[in-house]
Parts: sequence; C-alpha cells; structure tokens
Amino acid sequence: MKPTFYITTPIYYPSDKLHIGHSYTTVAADAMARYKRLKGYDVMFLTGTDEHGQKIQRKAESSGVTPKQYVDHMVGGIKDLWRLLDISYDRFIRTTDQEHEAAIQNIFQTLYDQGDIYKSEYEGWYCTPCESFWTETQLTDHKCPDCGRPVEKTREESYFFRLSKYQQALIDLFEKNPDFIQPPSRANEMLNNFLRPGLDDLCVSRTTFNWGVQVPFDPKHVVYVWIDALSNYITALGYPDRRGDFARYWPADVHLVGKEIVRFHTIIWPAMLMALNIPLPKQVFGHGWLLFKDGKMSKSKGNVVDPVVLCDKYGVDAIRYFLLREVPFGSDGVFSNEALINRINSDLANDLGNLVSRTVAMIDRYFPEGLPVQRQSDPADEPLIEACGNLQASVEAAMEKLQFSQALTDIWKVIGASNKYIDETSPWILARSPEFMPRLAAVLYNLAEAIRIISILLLPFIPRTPEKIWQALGIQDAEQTEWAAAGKFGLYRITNRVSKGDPIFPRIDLNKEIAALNALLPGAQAAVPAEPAKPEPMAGEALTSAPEAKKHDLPAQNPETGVALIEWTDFQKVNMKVGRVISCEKVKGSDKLLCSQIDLGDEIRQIVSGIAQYYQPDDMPGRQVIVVTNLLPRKIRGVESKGMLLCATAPEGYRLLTVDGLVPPGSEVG
RNA sequence: CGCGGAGUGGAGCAGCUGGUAGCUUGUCGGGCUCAUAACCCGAAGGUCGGAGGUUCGAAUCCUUCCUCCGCAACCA
Repeated sequence: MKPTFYITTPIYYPSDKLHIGHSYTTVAADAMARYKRLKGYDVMFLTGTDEHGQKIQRKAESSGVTPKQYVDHMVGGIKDLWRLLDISYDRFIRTTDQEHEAAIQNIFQTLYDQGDIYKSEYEGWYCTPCESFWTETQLTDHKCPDCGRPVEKTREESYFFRLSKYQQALIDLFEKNPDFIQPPSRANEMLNNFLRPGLDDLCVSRTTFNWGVQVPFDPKHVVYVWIDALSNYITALGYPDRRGDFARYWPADVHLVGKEIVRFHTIIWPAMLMALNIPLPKQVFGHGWLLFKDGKMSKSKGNVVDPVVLCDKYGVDAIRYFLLREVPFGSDGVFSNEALINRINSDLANDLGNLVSRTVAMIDRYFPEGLPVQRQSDPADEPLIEACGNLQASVEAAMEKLQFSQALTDIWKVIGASNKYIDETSPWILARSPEFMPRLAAVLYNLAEAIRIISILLLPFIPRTPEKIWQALGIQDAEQTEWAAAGKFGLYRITNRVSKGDPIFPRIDLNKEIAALNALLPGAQAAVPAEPAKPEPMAGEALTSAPEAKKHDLPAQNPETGVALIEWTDFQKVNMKVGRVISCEKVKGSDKLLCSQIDLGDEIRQIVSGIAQYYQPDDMPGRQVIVVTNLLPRKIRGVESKGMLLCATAPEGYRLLTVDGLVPPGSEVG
C-alpha cells in the first residue's frame, strides 16, 4: 500500500473576492501535494470555504439574497480561481455541506455530554451604537475602542469549551514535539504569550445571529466558528465515521496556515482533538504574509493584485513561480509588480527559457537528424553532470521542510551551471570542424539531459512548463519524465527529435508593463494577509472531477485590461452628485479619516473619508466634490458616513475629484 | 514600557550556536555570437542604525538609545 499524505489549507471566508494572499497559501499547498504525488504518495489535499457567521449573513442581506445563495455564488468564483491556478485539490469542503453540519452537531453534543462544553454566561461590555461586544482588555479608557462612547456591562448566555483543562497537555505537546509548530519561533510565541499565562475557556456558541449550525439541544444557539471551522479537517474525511477516509488519512501530515491563525490551529484545535480522543495532526506550518510595498490602500480593490488579472497577463506558471520563489516560506515578503516582472524576466525568460531556446536551436541546427551515437566526453563535463546528479536530493531535502524557495534556488543553480557550460564549451566553435562532431554531440547531449532533469523537478512548482520543455526536446515517454528519472543522468534518447517553438517565457518590457498595470490599478492594497483572516468554515462538499468553469457566472472582461465590463444598467445603479464641503474635521482618534459635512442641494450629508494624510480639514470647506450618494450608510470608527467622496489614486496619494467650473450643489453626475 | 517584526553595498535579502561580510538585482568594463538586447567573466560599491560593554577578536552575545513597519484600531 502506498504511504499517505494529508495536507490542508485553511478554509477561506467567502465574504469577499479572494486575493493574492489566499492564492499564496493554496499554491504552496498545491506544490507540496504535487511533490508528494510524484514521490508516490497517496495524497489527500483539502481546501474549502468557511461559510457561516454574522458577516456573511449581513453581506447577503445587503445584497438582497439568502446567505446560502450568497456563498454559493462566491464559492463558484473561488473554484474558478483554483482552476485557473492549477490547484490540484482532492476535496473541497464547505461548512454548509450537510455532512459537515451533521458532524458538527455530533461533535458539539459529544463534548457537551462528556462535560467539555458547559453553559454559562459571556460577560462583556456592549456598545449599543456599534452593536459590538468587547472584553475588558479591549476597552480603551473603559470606552468603546471603536467609537469612544461609554459601554455597558452585559451578559449573554453562551456555551463554553473547557480549554483551560488542556493547558498542561498543550504545554507538554509543544515541549515534546518541537516540530509540531513550524517555524519554531512561532512555538515560543504561543508558549510565552498564551499557554504559560493561562488559557481561558472558550466561547463556542452565539445567539446574536443565526447563520450557522444549530446547537442540537438548544436551538437558540448556533455553533461559533472555532468548532464549526476547525473541525473541517476531520469532517472532510467523513468523521464521525472513523472508518474509510478518516482511517486512511488522519492524522494530517501538515496544516498550512498563515501566521495570524497559528494560535487557533496549535491551541484550540489540538485541545478539541484531545477532548474527542482523536490523534493530533503532525505539524502546523505558519507561513508569513505577502505585503504590499507602499502600504497604500486602494478604493477600487482588487485589480492588480487580483490573481486572475496577473494570470491572464503573465501566465499561471509565472505567478506560481513568483509566489513560491520570491519569499522564503515562513517569512513575510513584499509583493510588487516590479518584483514580479523582474523575476519573470531574469529567472524564467533569461535563465530557463533562454537555456532551452539556445540548446534546442543548436541541436536543431547542428544535428537536424538527431544526436549521433558517437560522443566524446571531457573533464569539462564533470561539474555539470555532478550538479545534476545531486539536484534531486537537495530539492527533496528542501521540500520535506516546505522550503519551496530553497528548492527553486537549488534548481536555478543548475540552470546557471548549464548556461555557463555552454560558454565554456563553445559549441558554435566545435561546429566549425568536422573532427569535433563527437565532442559537440556530447556537449549538446549533456545540455539536453540537464534540462530534462530540471524539467522534472519543476513539476511540483510550475506544472505546465515541463510539458513545453519536453515538447521542445522531443521527449515523449514516461521513462524519461517520471520523478525517479530526475535522479539518473543519461536517459535522454538520441532518437528524440527537437522542435523549435515560441519562447517558453517571453521577456516582458518592464517600463511599459508597469505603466499599464498602474493605469489599470491605482496603488496596491496594504498588507493583505497571505491567508484567510479567519478560520471558520464548515462545509464539506466533496469535489468530484474537474468542474466545468462557470464562465457565464463571471463578468465579461476587457481583454486589454482585465477589468470587468458592466452593463449600462449596472452603472446606472450608482447615483452621484456634485457636493460642496461646508465643514470638515478630523475624526477623533484616527490617523486617516476626515469627517465632512457636504451640501448636496436638498440635504446636508456627513461623509467620512480616508484622506487625512493628503488634505487638511481647513483646506476642505468650499471645495466642490463628487459624491456617491446611494451607498449604504456605514459607521467608520463610530462615525456614520452616508456616501463616499471620489478620489484618484495618484502616486503621491489621493486627489479628490471635482467638477469643471462652479455648478449648483446637488447637480447630478452621470 | 500595549503586542510583534525589522534596521547589513543603489534596491531586495542571507549570515546572528562570535574569527574583520555573502547572494540576487542594478551600475560600469570586458568576452561571446548558439540564444528571448539573452549568456559568461571581471570591477566598483558596506565604519553591518547609534552609543557603551563582554572578549585576543563582535554583524553575531549583553546593556541602552534611535528609526521604520504590522497589529491592536480606520480609509464605503
């Protein structure tokens, strides 16, 4: 029987479109899953969505659909994205799956029956205007940290999980299994910040919303995210049935998570499993975040850092390569368009793509009938052959530690060695004299062989590229392309026929491209977590075979820019007017917010905008501004905002939109 | 003292169980012409945030200070 390997991503919260950070986690998990499959493992790669909770419920309400309709739509988009990124998940769990919901009720009941869950009261401070609960420690000056207004002590009936009971067992777990949390620094964080100071019991139900799994014996309550979401890792395997997939794959080999949810996965989750008498996962890997360079946020979220746009422009493999190579897994890193394009140009186009091109071109030119049997080796070949011989071992060593960046660095060293080998052996000079033909043949053979080995080792990371390379080199059969074949030098067949084609990775004109991207997307978003900011799903719809892309669900896109096209009627839904600023002040306690009173002709509106870094309050009165008037009102830092001021995102910051000449306040824009 | 992270050639980073700095990219010069203006070689460029201390010796260990960033807590 094959050994098994079970790897998971967090389940993502589909309240918004997924961004490049979610893609980062998922691409990493995919690379690992592919690697293990190539090594011969029976792999279970799980991802999914966490679909319950108040935020989803509200989002759905404001869109005028049921929560289920809302998440169904979002999940369609997420699956499209994973298809686009070549994510080879084996199962896609949704916390709204029936089996998952039933399993959650079973778990809740079990824990309740054995006394690990008990009913009590959740005591907190309630801010009525904000409709928010705060704990003692969250308060600032005994006031609402959100709006600064007084709060009142309130009690809410809740169920609690006896987390405190597992404190010592968890400390033991961490101390006896130093590898349980990776990277190790995060284990210290957990021990020092949470475990040693002491754990509080955990509130695991809510009565303030109802979009969730009902507590079986108390229908007023729904199960809160902890149990609902974290349990996905076992409900996806059929738990509470402990036979079948559960027996086959559990315990998980690794949970891949972003650093912001390491705590939930290394404290709450193991404690739950201990309570249920289930073996613990072998490892939780907390990776870093992808940050955005200038830290500026963008009002029109999404475009340039939208993985869909990037894939359309540069190809999936280029994006996957960047994500896996640019930042050591575990550390934070910076995403920028310049960095992306530089990686593509120098690594993929110049080093790898060009190596394939020049090798194929020379074989094609000097030996159009195929490489001859007669080949003359030389001591100069040895460094290259040796580097190729060691490569698979070093890639595997890195992969076992989830060091994707290191694995790719190792591969690129051999790519570099190959380019250097060409220079040292100067095949074009050998080609001038017939007596050097055997030597020339050996050189080109060695190059083809190096590229063949490299291409196999690239499979986990950029799965489309190896196919293209094999086509160029005329490699057809599995014996030359299976994983084990990367460990043997000399499998390339002289009967293979090369074929020159288009470059695998064309070079990109950096300046032109940056200009195009900037035009498309004003400023990158600030610090997007590389992972879902929350873990709370519960669905487990087993995804069977490759689903057809639901193209019709996606908005049409302008092929030039990647921006979604909308109907005129969509545009008409937005109501905009010219307003005049009457007065303006900074929002108290805020660095970035200005609160303006705007004359719209027939009314005065209060609008909060994030422009304080670019405009002084004194500078605002009298300005003519463009106001979106029919946005849902929203409270920002406790101050109500009814609308939005339009701004351009310039390199130096936001610039307000205005109108040409004086017009009466309230004039329609359209 | 809210929590956490980071300051190392122009940029981005590694080194941090102590032995006077290394990688990628960029710049400059050279080589080559098989290749995607690509590839190969070489050079310039750093008092390792500051100040003290431990030591024969500190980027590395200790003390202290400074600066930046993320989160807490915000840009509908």
